[in-house]
Amino acid sequence: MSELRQPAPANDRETATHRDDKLELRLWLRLLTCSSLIEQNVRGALRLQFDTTLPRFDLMAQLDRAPDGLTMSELSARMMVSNGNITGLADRLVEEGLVKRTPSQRDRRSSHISLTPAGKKAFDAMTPVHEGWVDRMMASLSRQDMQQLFQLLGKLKQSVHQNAVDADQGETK
Amino acid sequence: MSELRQPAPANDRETATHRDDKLELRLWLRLLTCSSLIEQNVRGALRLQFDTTLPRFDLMAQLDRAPDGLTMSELSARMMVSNGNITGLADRLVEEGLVKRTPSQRDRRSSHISLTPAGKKAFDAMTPVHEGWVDRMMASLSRQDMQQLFQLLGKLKQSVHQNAVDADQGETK
DNA sequence: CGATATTATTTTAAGTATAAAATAAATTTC
DNA sequence: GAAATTTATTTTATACTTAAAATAATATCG
Repeated sequence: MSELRQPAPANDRETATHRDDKLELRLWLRLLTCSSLIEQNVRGALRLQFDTTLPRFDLMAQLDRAPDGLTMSELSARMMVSNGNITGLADRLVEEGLVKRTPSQRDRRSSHISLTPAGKKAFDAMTPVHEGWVDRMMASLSRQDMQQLFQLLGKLKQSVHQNAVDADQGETK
Repeated sequence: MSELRQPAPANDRETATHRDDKLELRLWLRLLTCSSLIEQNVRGALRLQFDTTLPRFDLMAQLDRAPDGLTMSELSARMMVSNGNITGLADRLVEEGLVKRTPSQRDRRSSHISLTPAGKKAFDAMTPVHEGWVDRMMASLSRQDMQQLFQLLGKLKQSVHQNAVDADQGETK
């Protein structure tokens, strides 16, 4: 049917945006599109090649970077998901033997979560492949593009932090 | 306790990245951070001010931009979520009277989804406020930053489309 | 025409996610 | 040092999400 396959014409969120739409809105939609695109690719690849999921991988990645383990709250903050979410995720990973809980000595409310040897091994097998996927998806960008994009996203991140409309906003008293 | 509140030191995905980590990976993590940040702000604000959710709002926004309505498949493509997802979302919105299904004349498998008058009215009330949130979150970016960011994200989007490792990849035969 | 393939959507099962309430252990305050 | 507050986590209820299977209608092809 298709000898030379053209990249399918994108038919995403931006499809129906107009030139006169506000730049901020178009920027947000495009950002979301990029994020979703990458996320779905990684998700699918993780499932196919390693029979795991993005949240599981993400949690393990956080632990891999924290040699001493992390508490539930720290995981929640870094992964930017609710605390209740971490409970369930960690439960499943503990069940699979990839992660373990160590009750904290100083604070009986909390525990440190860390990778088991099996978890570390599993993660080490995945991470270079994962990096390859990401590299590949960005392969059409020049080094300079990436650096510039990284820097601009840094500005955006700061801007959102500063101007966010979250619960903490408002009266400083 | 806090007289002058400093923006909380971010403690997100990037917290534990190292200078020697690959640029591609750091870029992806920062992109995800920005996307999550904005998403959570919008989500929270939608709940507080309009007692609705981001997926509901997103679906209605797609319909608002498509005067003739959209099929389930089109919605699925534009929102970049699974088709099964749309079924449930649309069901709930129909239940709330914000959206209606019109069976297609030409194809008895499909139907066109569109906003009801009540849905249109509800959306029109939300959209300027929503735009305000987005504007505000990006307020620290200059016009030029935004344009540059928009353009670079365009390149990224194309790169992901071209180099993605999705099911469609591989043998053309 | 009739078998086969494709397309649109729904259903299913499991996992992921949230907000809010509950629990329990620290910390602060008086 | 006991009461009030804060903090860490879990539980609950509900919503969202996916992949895969099922259903049903259309399109294709011999």
